[in-house]
Amino acid sequence: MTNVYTSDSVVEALRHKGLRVTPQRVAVYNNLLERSDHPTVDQIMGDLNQGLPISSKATVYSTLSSLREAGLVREILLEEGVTRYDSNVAPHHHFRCTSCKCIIDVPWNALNVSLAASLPGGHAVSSHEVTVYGVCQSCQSAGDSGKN
Amino acid sequence: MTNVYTSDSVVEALRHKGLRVTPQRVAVYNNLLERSDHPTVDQIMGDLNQGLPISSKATVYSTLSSLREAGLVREILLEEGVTRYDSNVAPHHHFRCTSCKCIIDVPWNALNVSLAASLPGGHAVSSHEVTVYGVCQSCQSAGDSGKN
DNA sequence: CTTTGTGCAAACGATTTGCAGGATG
DNA sequence: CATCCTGCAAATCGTTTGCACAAAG
Repeated sequence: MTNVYTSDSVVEALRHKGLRVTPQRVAVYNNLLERSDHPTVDQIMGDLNQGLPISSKATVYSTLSSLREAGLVREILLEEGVTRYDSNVAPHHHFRCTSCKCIIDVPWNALNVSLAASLPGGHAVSSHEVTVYGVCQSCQSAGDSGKN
Repeated sequence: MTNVYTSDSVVEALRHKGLRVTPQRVAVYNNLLERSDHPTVDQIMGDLNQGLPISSKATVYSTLSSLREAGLVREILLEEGVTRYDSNVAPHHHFRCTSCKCIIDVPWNALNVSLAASLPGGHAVSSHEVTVYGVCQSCQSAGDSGKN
């Protein structure tokens, strides 16, 4: 799988954030950068340890936690019981397919939200995010069986 | 706490949805209707069993699950590890205070989202929901200490 | 009386934690 | 070489499940 993110840039990003560079961290972050879905810890684990084991699950958790604190990664909570991770930390929205349950990034400028500086009740607004629900392209062409 | 929801209307709602009317269900649903925060199962439990025990935790879970299937209640996932419940099933947005972590309902018409029938990629849109982040009124006046 | 709900305790599954040995800067 | 990370297993914690008894229609 060719990708635009070289290990070098990953190493640099980690170092830049003051994180120690370890093979596990590089592998996890790199994996997250390569994929556009929003994997769970188990999916990442499965990916990393296909051949020889690269990392334990506890380490993946701790790595993701470090990456999150460093602002390289964010958590996505759209489904009960599991936390998903996203290496796209730029502001964007999410589309959730009600059929196959996949989560797709929606570019920030694809939606236009009018938001006053404060809401009724006087709550000060600092940011926002839209979750859009519907049926994704693949499910539509697949005829809707819930598989994609 | 005076409230506009009489037990009668709760009973009626349950019956209307074809759910058997039990004291536990009435208590749980009623509790959810009375409060405007978005409680977790533990909070509901604590509320119900202040005096004499009304319901076991397993029953609260099963009740909430029935209420959700009946469309009387919805789940809210905005925080890791816990599911919150909302008796407001009409479309609305949510405000999340980054200081005290409270969740406040935002009326549907307080925000204006321009949404095409389909997104880039051809995904068909059926609904959407905005999560707004910021500092709530009480935290602002409290001077920001994280308490409210 | 038949069906469905409740309570309790055990089972689960995702995430965290403690600690000894190993790698990083 | 001091510090931080990794791996493993045990510990947590929210949620689910199995089953016997009780309540609802």
